Amino acid sequence: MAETEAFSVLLREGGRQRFNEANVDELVAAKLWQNPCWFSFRINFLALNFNVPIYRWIEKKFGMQRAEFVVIYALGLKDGLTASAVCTSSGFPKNTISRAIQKLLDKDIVRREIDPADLRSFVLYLTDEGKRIVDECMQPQIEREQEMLAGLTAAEKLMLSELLCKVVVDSPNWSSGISVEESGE
Amino acid sequence: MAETEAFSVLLREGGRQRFNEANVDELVAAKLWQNPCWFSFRINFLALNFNVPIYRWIEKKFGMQRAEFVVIYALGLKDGLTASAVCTSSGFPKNTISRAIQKLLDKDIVRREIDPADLRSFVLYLTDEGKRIVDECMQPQIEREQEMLAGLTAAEKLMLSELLCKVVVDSPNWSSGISVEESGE
DNA sequence: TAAAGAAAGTCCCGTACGGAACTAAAAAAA
DNA sequence: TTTTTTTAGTTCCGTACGGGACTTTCTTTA
Repeated sequence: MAETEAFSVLLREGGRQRFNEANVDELVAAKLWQNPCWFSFRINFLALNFNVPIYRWIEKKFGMQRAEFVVIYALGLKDGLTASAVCTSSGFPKNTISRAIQKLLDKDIVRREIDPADLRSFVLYLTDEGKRIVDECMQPQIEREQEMLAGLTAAEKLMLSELLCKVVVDSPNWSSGISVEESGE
Repeated sequence: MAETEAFSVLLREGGRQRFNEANVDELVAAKLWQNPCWFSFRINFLALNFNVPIYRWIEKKFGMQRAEFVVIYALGLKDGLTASAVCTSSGFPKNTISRAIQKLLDKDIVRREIDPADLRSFVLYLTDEGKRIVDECMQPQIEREQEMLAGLTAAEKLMLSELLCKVVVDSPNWSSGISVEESGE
């Protein structure tokens, strides 16, 4: 189950020799190469570096909070969703999503109808204004992504996409909580 | 600069054929495979699925906030850091980090000394208690990581580590803000 | 020198966030 | 059928968070 010590060192080194360490911030270097959690650091670093400028821009440009964007982003990919569907796919708690939807309704970015098949839930749709906004938000994201990946060759990008995809697809097999005993102090 | 349409489709497809789509949530599938931002979705999904259970556990077990853990995690890898070093490597704003450090000082998890070379800044150290806590926090993280990566072969993990590493190392070349014109509405 | 600019941390303040309790509807059990 | 249990979504409330102003020290320029 657990990897050998030697292999886990190999993993976190991640081909260190090939890189020019000179440009890397000292602490970032430590987090990259002296870190038992190689994966989570890399992932979190990249997510943060993607998200911070993007959400700052969206906030400035459209006055939308992160949760609000998460909703319309989901609707942009698949219209006619329900609030709880957005929750499960995004990982945000339902009260946060609920509040976000209220704001989007007020601003006429999203519209909703009662699901006749289930009177508890609403089906959500983007308004024309909403579609316009989603479109306008995607462009800088695409550019940011390309900028971040500019150091990779085409083949490497493809490889990376596949590997990450494989991990995501495996997610239903993960435990939702944490394996350690619950009875904390 | 921009990729061809055909290649960008290839990228976001990410070897879709090879996966059993049946188990994947419908909306997750859309975000994986009908998404112009293949990279940011994968990264964010994985970061979220790693962070949420981990930080919930740390909060329950030690009553520590995310920013507090970020500080001691950094100190665990490299003792004797300054607050601003933690900021730049973690991406958190300095007031958040400052507040976190105050709490850690109160709880005697971290100790600090004035840097004689620069009277504005403090050098931070983990106390023995602090070291104990960091250690105890790493174990579940390592396990969570291994669980999330269990679907990959050893060779794939190695490949993934290298590719992500290469992207992180390239980060000094990214623009800090966003390339789109600032003059928003 | 002195004066202007940048950098390290702290503080204030408004707000967005998430846990938990709540309502209403649907599903499951009796 | 009625009763219990789950599920969808909202509301309440305390708190953690980040922007921005502030103090102090260091650095730069004149």
